[in-house]
Amino acid sequence: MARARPATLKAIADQLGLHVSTVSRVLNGPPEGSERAASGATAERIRRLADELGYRRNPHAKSLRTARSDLVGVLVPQLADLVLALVYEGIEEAAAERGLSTFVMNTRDDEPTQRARTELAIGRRVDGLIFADGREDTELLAEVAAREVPFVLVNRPAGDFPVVACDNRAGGRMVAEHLLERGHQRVAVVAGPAYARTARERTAGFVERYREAGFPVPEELVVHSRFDTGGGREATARIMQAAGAEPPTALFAVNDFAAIGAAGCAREHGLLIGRDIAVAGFNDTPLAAELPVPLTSVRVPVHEMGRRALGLLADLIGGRSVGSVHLPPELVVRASTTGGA
Amino acid sequence: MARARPATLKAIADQLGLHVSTVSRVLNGPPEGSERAASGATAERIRRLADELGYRRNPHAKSLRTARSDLVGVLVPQLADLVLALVYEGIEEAAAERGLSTFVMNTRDDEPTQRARTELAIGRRVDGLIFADGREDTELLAEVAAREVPFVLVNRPAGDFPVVACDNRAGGRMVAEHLLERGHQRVAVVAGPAYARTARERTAGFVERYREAGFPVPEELVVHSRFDTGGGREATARIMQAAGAEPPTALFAVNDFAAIGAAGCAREHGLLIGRDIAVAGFNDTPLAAELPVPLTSVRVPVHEMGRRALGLLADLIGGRSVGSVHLPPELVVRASTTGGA
DNA sequence: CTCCTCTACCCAAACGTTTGCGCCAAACGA
DNA sequence: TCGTTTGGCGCAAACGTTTGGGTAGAGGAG
Repeated sequence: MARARPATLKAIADQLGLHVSTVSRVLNGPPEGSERAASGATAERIRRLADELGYRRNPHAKSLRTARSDLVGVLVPQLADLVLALVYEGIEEAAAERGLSTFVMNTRDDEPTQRARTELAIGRRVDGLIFADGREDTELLAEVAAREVPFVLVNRPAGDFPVVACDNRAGGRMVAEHLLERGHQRVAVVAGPAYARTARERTAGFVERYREAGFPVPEELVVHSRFDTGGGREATARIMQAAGAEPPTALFAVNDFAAIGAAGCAREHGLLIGRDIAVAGFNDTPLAAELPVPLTSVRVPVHEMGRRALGLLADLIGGRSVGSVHLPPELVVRASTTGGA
Repeated sequence: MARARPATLKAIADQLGLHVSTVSRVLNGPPEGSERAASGATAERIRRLADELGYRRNPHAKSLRTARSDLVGVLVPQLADLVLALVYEGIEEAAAERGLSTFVMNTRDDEPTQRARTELAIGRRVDGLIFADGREDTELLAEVAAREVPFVLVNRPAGDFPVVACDNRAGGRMVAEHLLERGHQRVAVVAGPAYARTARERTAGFVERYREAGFPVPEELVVHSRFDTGGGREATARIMQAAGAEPPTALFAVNDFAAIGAAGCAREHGLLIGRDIAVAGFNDTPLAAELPVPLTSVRVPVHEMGRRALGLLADLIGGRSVGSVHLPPELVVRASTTGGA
């Protein structure tokens, strides 16, 4: 029933007639000092016995002693959101390479939950935190900063805290540019939630480019929404109603799921995606390419963003100072904006 | 720079002129013995100071002392797979309710990675493991069992180990039943990977029901595939080729992503989904309902499965013996199998 | 032979808890 | 009045590491 207690340094030391500190230095000590720790022969004996006994250093003892947990907490709105799952995969991969462990928690973009989860992570003595759910409308991050817990943001910027994100404004502009080239002059935006800077910046870039081109997007055709398909659908319904007799010829949704919802709604209005109305999304979810009418979208290097975020955090934990990173997005044109050609 | 050291039991004890053991019993001791630990007044003083100082028990010290980490490791093939993400959300939710922490790792359904991740988790001294990537073709689970590390499986059964899954065979039968009612006699199956029992059981249930009905599914129309859209697409291409002049009138794919790929392939063969050919999936991914032709699928209580899996593991860790749990699936009929009506 | 420098180790404290045991005083029973 | 209980705590060991400081002995320089 009771699992056999794992081998300890002491067990190895006793069996070899050595002191535990010697064994510790050989097995877990820094590689630089390893020659000075013990003679080659002794080191060899230690290593041999260690793996014969299946020695694994006890992380609790290690962390207790060193006050470093090698743990980083990751807060995401929803792991079931593909984008976040991919970001997290990047984080986890990079963490594993550095011998760090990560644990992820859902916050549902809800402040009390964010607070509770942050508290929980700090309670577990994480060395640092990565927030993928930064919000503009809360003091939480400032408070965490005041407590001197190292953290970085990923995907969604907020405040002036270090962040790894894609250049959302540029992405929005790229979509606008593409739609302008295709001749669309009356367009609408499914703009996502107001609290998410990602959504705000994508919208801003898009609207800005259209304004520059001389076709300002009417305010009532820029409507906020949730990030899911239902949100896209509802927002589009509102857009169609606001537009009345002159429906837009193109829709830009600030993420793919909203775009799918938007397309669904447009279809119900009797419009053929890609011919009667162009639809573009954002994030280039793997799904985008697989839809019956493949979706034009902006590819965001989500995996890489996760990796870089962890790198940044590691630097921060290591006491180095860091700046934000902005990765370039890339437009992927598909039939949903060219189907009528 | 250096974070202020968090308050410890000793700090509280000293400040109150008490002994650390007394403080420990009041703050962290079992609720049953709390009256015997200190007088009401003392307990009150302790609690007040504790939260004034923001005391949080040091988990490393606690775990070192008690040899319990309150940690469970979760291995999934791919967190970016929606189904797994939802299962994990259920696990995490249930874990949080019990004061446990979880951490997930991707194994990409690849045995060396599974081994490495398992080793890593055990190295972190988890109290137990949850495998969402059980395979029939490896000894890994048996080895873990031999090491007396408590674990349960979720979603995919394997061997005779305790598992929380849905009744996949029944699910397969339900789809068959539905297609039979709609008059389909020549059908094909996109059967998923051979190593996944989920896929095998869904296929088996489906094929079995068709055999009973007197329309055995020809072997060459049951083809293995990966779980993603590309896999579904390729498998369907092979099916179409094998079927030649008499293409099936219905396709059953053992998961939604494969079904989407299958539908894409069928469409390219000039078939209209729901009218010329029926397509059914499995899992009822949120997406299924949002497709242009909404997908008939089998709803699986994934969140609940995650919750129950954690419950089972907790029992196991607590020394209670446990049995497997099978939750009932539910058929959700949509236009992809009724569009022609 | 003395002094010094390495090499190859050992020593012991500390990290923050938990927990079986023990002790003192007050309350209680007879 | 004299045990005997019991409420309210303190004591100390232990969990497995890390790490700054030793120290004994070998070898070399002078």
